[in-house]
Amino acid sequence: MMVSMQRNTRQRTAILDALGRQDDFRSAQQIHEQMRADGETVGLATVYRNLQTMAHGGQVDVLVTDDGESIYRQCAQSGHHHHLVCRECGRTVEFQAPQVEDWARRVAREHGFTDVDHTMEIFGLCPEHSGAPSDDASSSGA
Amino acid sequence: MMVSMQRNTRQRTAILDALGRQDDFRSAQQIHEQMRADGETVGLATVYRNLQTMAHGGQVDVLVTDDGESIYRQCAQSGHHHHLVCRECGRTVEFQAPQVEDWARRVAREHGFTDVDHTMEIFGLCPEHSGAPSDDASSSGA
DNA sequence: TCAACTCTGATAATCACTCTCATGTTCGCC
DNA sequence: GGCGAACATGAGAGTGATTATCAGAGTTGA
Repeated sequence: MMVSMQRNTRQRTAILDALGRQDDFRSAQQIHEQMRADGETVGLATVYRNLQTMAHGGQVDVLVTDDGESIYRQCAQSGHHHHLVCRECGRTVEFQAPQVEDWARRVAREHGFTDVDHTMEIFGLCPEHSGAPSDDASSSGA
Repeated sequence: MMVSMQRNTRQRTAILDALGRQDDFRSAQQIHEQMRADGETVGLATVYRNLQTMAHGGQVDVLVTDDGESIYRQCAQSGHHHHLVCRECGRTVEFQAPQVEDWARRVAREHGFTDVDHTMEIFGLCPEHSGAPSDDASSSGA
């Protein structure tokens, strides 16, 4: 199968640059907005397209929020890892969890599941925002 | 705060009933479609509204798919638990993971995060669908 | 039965995201 | 440096899931 070559464009570079300057997960629209504010002229469709491509290629991480919005972040770790995200400010800590990987694999095997993949993210309040009463205190699991 | 009372309606009952008869995660639209097929006359908005209310009340579990769609399921376990879901047929196994809970709590504490919550779901191919080469069918059809 | 008060549902609206396709860029090649 | 084919861009239309509207129907306690 012939994989079409990926070209370097001003826009792609600008998006990577914008991602590099932020430390939290952002939606495509937020990233687009920020770029416009920074003087870049990039189309929204282009931002979506590139983020998607980068996510597919593993250059950026994607998370899907509770309301179905995709948020992106350029992570320091290139391999498989998880996130600890602040609900208030989006501040993110990356971490690895070999025990969890093992656990997931074992549970899957016990039930005869194969080709296993999993998601695990932790949400909470970072030190900066702990103690700040977040009016919405309903934390339903799952 | 005064919480308005929840009334029993034919529709609410029918939705719970429909949920009770299925074993996999389904989208609101799929559930609505199934109910119509079963002869129920229920509005789509009503299905959405009730599923949301039930999810908030913990009577049903919600998952958000990669493409941002919310899928619902009435789980056997009422407390906090996780899911092992087949990518092909949606077949779901519930399980508990105390070790993972502990791990999540510890990681959060190490970084000074409080009010911690987390998500963890495992996706794979159930015994029935293992081995079946799912080239293009990577989407959770159903 | 009656009068709240809630729930329903057809439809319009919203919102994130994708598609279209004419035009702009990139890059290997001379 | 210039060419050209193939890929990328972007403005706007389209899509699909979900939510808001709001008048009328259903439910409930008294």
